[in-house]
Amino acid sequence: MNDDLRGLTELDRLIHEPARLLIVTILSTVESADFLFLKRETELTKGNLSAHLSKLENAGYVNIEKTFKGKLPLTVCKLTEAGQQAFDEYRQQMQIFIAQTG
Amino acid sequence: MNDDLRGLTELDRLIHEPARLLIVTILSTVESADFLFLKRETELTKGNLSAHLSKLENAGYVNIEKTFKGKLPLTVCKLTEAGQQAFDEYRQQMQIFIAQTG
DNA sequence: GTAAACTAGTTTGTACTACAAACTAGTTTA
DNA sequence: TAAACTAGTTTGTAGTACAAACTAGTTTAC
Repeated sequence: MNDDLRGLTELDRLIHEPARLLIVTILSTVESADFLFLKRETELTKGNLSAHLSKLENAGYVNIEKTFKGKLPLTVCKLTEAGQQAFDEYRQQMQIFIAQTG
Repeated sequence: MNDDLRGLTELDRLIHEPARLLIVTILSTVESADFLFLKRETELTKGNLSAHLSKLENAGYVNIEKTFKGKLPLTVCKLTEAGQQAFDEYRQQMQIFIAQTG
């Protein structure tokens, strides 16, 4: 078989998960985004979003900084270099998939 | 946000799973394929392949016919109309993702 | 001034899932 | 007739996504 396709089984599952793919895609287009912005954009529940962000943080794909906006907590998320690279790689593999099945 | 991207969270998980995406991709290029052919091509273990095929069968995406090749059992798999359609839809959504993040 | 409602999250519990190992059932070879 | 092989299925385990419940503080209403 086409070896390009077998690469599908090696997709980065951290990025592949739809919710996280959406989060990372959003983060790749902005300098940074706070928790509530991501919640609004993704339409994920708070718990779910929090869990996904933690995973991305543990993987070193996202940097999370906790500060305050006035007196309210504010969580600011940024895609790291590694995160951007993982995302780019994922896109490339998907592009190959699309091209091969065209 | 871009509504096209939010569609990522509605990806057909049955197809999205890398192992099954590979299986379905292979099946979309051939008239039919037997179990061992799929095993060789995907490099999945027998148990894993069997489980994925059952899921695809239950979803109505793949038709599985059990016959014999001489005296040995032979399992022949075919993508159904619904399976082909689900695969096409998945490809389209991924194409949108690629295009939007270009 | 204190109860109720809100902001901004985290932790917990549940149901599902992928995967490999163990098993089934028959066939061929030594 | 035992060992090894073919062609799968079932089972057990570890990991996962998700929502609900919880934490901790802030603002508003009475």
